[in-house]
Amino acid sequence: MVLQFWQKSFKMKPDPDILKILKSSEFASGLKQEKLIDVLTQGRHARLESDDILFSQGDPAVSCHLVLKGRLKLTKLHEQGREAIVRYIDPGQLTAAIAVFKGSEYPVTALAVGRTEILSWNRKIMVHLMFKYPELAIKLLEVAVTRLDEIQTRYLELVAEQVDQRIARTLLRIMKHGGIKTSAGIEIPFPISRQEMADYAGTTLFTVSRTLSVWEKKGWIKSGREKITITNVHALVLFSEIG
Amino acid sequence: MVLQFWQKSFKMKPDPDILKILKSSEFASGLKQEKLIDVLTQGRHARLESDDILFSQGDPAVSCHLVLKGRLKLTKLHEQGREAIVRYIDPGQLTAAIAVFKGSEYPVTALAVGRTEILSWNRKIMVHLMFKYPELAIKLLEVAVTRLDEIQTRYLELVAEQVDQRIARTLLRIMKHGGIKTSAGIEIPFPISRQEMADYAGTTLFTVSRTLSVWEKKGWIKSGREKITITNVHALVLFSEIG
DNA sequence: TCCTCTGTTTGCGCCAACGCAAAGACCTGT
DNA sequence: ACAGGTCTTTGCGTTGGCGCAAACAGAGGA
Repeated sequence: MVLQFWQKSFKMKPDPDILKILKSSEFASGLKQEKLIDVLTQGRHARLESDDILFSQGDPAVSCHLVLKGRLKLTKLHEQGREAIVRYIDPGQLTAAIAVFKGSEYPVTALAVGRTEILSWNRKIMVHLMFKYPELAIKLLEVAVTRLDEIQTRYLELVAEQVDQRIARTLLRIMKHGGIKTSAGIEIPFPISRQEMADYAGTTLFTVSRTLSVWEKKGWIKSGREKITITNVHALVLFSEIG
Repeated sequence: MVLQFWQKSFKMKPDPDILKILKSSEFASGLKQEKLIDVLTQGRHARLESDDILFSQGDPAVSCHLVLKGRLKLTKLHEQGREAIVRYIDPGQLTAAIAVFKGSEYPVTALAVGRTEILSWNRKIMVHLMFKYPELAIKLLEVAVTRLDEIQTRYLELVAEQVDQRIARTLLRIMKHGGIKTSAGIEIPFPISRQEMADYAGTTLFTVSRTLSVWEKKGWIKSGREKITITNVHALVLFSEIG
């Protein structure tokens, strides 16, 4: 059924991965097939190269976006230089719901991690669709509330936990988002630097490096240049919870 | 017009303060009068004494709430003891939109600061209303997105700024929420302890105390037991921005 | 008025985490 | 194979902010 959307929309062979993503995404669930297709058909498809910037913090927020393939990294910049990674947006996930509201600005910057495909709706279309299908608005609300819960949890972690515990959580989060199982353990399939880990965990590149070194000696992980494989998930999980 | 709701709903003399709040609230704006009244009429009115707990972190989320009078303090507890103040909910503001989604739990605890009046809707009613008035769902989405932006900003501050700068921001935030102008400066009209300030700023009672002492010597504030008056807003604002 | 309870201040010691610098590892293009 | 760039590691010194303890100060009740 979603196939219909694909054919109508792109007039090319559907990518089976994307079809699967769409069907199981946070976005699609709760919308009846025909409605979903209507919604999807009105989105604009786009491809991004790695490191392309989809939108920048402070830009007028005009469109919200659904990731079909690849990944978006959302970062927020502080005047005093420091940058924080707010979250990654994985395939099937939606971002920038703020674009629905007139006069708003993107509060973060979105950058493609690897080649990325997205579907975008501008405000007018999205508002129209939400009036047509209230369940769509409710779905967006659900997404926003989920994001809210996540960041509140991380806020609390930042306040309550030690760096190494937070680094463990960060690593596990990245793993959950995109990790793939290999014979050696669970591997992060996209390049991630110490600096990025630091920006995600709210610490510095040095501290991350030191911490990962220790874990490598303990045999919990194997790491190289912008590459991490978790070899003892259990130990890491335990550590992330108990500290 | 909102008066109609009041009379129908409570069969008593409307509180002019509450009427004013309702009309100018984030919640009411964007809803046509008749629709607003319909929505309000279906809420359940309740009064809370100071320190009453409206809901607790982990409880099944059954209702969302609009504050009419008083204030709610939302806190989130970490297993390892520490507590963070997530935000205050002021008159006219809505909270716990999460209750709209089946099977979810409150991610925070809500406690009344002073005598507080609220209007509550359970899930079934709220979902029904959102289908009836899609603009209501969109309004809730706007609220959620606003909250999201706020906490992301505070998250970044926590990562990027020094304690005293964060304490300044905290003080200013509390001031903006409920501060009242007096001859001596702007006063926080509800009791707030050093511990609470610390939980809000993500630090400890001691650090807050030391910092406030310094500012008092500088003449920026005057403070007593659970009481703060800001006498030099400008200096504080500057400090909160530059550090 | 005094006593108690709860919140606040301040001195002191400490350490987790930062910041810098310099060396090392790895990757890419020529 | 080498050069130049980028990312990572590690040692070392520094320090912001924490934690404890003890003294202090209002506020309310008996």
